[in-house]
Amino acid sequence: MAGRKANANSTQVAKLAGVSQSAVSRAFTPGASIAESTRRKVLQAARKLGYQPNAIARSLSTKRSKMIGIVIANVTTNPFYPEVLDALSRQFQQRGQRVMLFVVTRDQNLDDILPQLLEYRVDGILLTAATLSSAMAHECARLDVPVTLFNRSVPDAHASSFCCDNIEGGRMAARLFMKSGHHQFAFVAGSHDTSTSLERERGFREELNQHGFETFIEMGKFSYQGAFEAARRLMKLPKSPNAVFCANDIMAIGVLDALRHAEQKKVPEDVSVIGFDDIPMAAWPSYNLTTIRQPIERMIDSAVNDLLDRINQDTMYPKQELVPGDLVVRSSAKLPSGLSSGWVISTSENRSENRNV
Amino acid sequence: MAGRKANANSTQVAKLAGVSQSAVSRAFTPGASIAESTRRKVLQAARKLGYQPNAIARSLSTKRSKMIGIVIANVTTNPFYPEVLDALSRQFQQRGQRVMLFVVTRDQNLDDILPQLLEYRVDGILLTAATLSSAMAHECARLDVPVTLFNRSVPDAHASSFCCDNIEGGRMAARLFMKSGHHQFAFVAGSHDTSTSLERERGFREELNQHGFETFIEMGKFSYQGAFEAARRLMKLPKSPNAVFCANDIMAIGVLDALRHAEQKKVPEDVSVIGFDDIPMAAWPSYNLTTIRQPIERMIDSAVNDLLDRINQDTMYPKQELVPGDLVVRSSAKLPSGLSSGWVISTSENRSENRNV
DNA sequence: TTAAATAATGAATGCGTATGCAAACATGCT
DNA sequence: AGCATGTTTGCATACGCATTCATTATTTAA
Repeated sequence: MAGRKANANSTQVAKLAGVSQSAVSRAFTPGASIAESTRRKVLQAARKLGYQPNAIARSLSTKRSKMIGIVIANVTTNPFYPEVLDALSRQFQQRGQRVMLFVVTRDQNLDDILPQLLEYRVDGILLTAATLSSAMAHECARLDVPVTLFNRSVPDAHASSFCCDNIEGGRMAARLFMKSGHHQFAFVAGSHDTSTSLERERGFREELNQHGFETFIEMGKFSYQGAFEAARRLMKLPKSPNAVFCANDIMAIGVLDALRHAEQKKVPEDVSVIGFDDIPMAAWPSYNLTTIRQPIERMIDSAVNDLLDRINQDTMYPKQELVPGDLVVRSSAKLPSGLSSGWVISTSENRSENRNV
Repeated sequence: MAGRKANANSTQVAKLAGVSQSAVSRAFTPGASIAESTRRKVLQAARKLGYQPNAIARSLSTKRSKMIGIVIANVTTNPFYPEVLDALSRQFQQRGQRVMLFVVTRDQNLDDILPQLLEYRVDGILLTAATLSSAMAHECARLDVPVTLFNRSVPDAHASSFCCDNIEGGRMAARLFMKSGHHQFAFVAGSHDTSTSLERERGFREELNQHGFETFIEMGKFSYQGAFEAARRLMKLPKSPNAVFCANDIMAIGVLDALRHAEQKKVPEDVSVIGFDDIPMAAWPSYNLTTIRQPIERMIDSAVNDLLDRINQDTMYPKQELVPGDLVVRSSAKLPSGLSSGWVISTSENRSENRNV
């Protein structure tokens, strides 16, 4: 408290401009009832004093902080999430909301984090790569703070959720593998308690099952290194798989590196690999990863719109949205006849095109 | 404003607990003068009402928001920055500060962003991969808001700055190249107006100059793709370089990919490549990048400490710190005799060790 | 047992803004 | 000129908490 210089406040500006404090407030409130001449006087006085409205005081008065709490995990381990954070943050910024950020680890308990957000009376909360306990969901509902999950399915009807269609994504991977004649399948999982990994596994496994195939599972811990080691374990199996689907791209890349550099396998000649996400690296010539693309921009637009709409009470009820992913064909998986690298196959509308990625 | 449920406030808790509002405040203020018995009564009433102190109101009253503004760029284009953001955010979180985040593009003008931070009366500002205009530096100084730059040299004595010793890093790269007998040198720059790129270039070029060598410069735009194309241009030169130093790792990787996949060059047999940062990918077997490591943890610790100390008025003056980097020897650059992959060479103390990275 | 020192309490006020309300003012119309 | 309508304005208050100050309860020392 000591020594901190006070910024000018609206009362001082008012005095200098020869108007009331209310007038100053109105001069800075778009759409407020104030004469243009008065507004100019105020703005001039404000400029002279270097005055800037105090958003903290405004928040207290309006009961709107204009802040969104974003909780995100895996920022350093999966390039997909920096991308998500970047897009989210820009969107909110552009729409007049500030972002209060919490970076957590995947396993960290949000029950300690969310209260810190609620303490600041954020207008809404967006969770990415993090799950919401039922208790916290209720707490947010009680305080009337809308919550939106990105890339996690919803544990509670109080929150919205925006996900890629992971199950269908898993099925697409399975179908591509089968079409190109593979017989030994494996899935490299991220973790055993994350909806993304579980759903991708389920779609993959179910589709294969329907055609009488089994699936090996190995744990890749959602990281390059974890997947690298998982791949080595897979290759030690008596009937080692030649078609490996990974719960995300960064693990697919770990698998690729392990196959090539530690196991002397050729990709896709000896082993085919498919990932999930379509991070920028997937298109690099060193990897050329065949993968399921998450339409990140569209998903983020929907998520941001949903959250802001609920904040403004334009929408009252949470929403669950499943966005279809696209199969991006590159060259880490053997190609079935009739398909070549560069194709993007979009199940939803059942159309495919050569976008030459 | 309509419909938003009010959370309980301290007055309501006070009434339920049969004490004054002051007592409630004190019950939640560590070190305040309050009897243990009273505190318990208050906490119990608070629990019953689901009361949580309002940080916005507290901020208004104490004139401390307990928020740090972080401005960061390049989050999606350079894996180094997600790492920085992760570390920064954790550190501040752990030390009781919330983070208000702004993601910008490298060229974006901060003069529009900083006022938004100041509006919320953040206690301090940390800028990464972004530069501060002199006007803004003065504005922050006027408002007594300390500013710390991370990875940018200081444009103004009002701000602190924490950087890796880029010049010495450039020199180390040059020396390694020369020791292993290279004669044709190139530098892939990030941009022409960023201190990191300019300083790394300067160290590299000066060291080579002292030994009578020239340096080609190509622009890599601080991105994989930009560097990929820069490498192709370099290889078209009449005397194409065989030793390429890049202003950061992600560009070095772009160069590597271009050399191998577009130019049919072998690394390091035909061309040696050195990067800067030591991002996790640099250690991947596909790249095995020789690079200058930025001691990110140490730098961040210093930066965070500096900022918090200045906020608490423990330190009055900004500080400029230059942290030495380490040369991490892997296999993207030809090895001089006596050195093998896995060595880490730390100039500062002039010691080297085999940390087997 | 008292005086002196210390701890705990509540009343009152301030932090900087937004806004409901009533008064003042301007404008158009008859 | 007189009235109705619409626009501006300032006053007063609320937002939720921290903190000063004076007062009262409690402990300690003598």
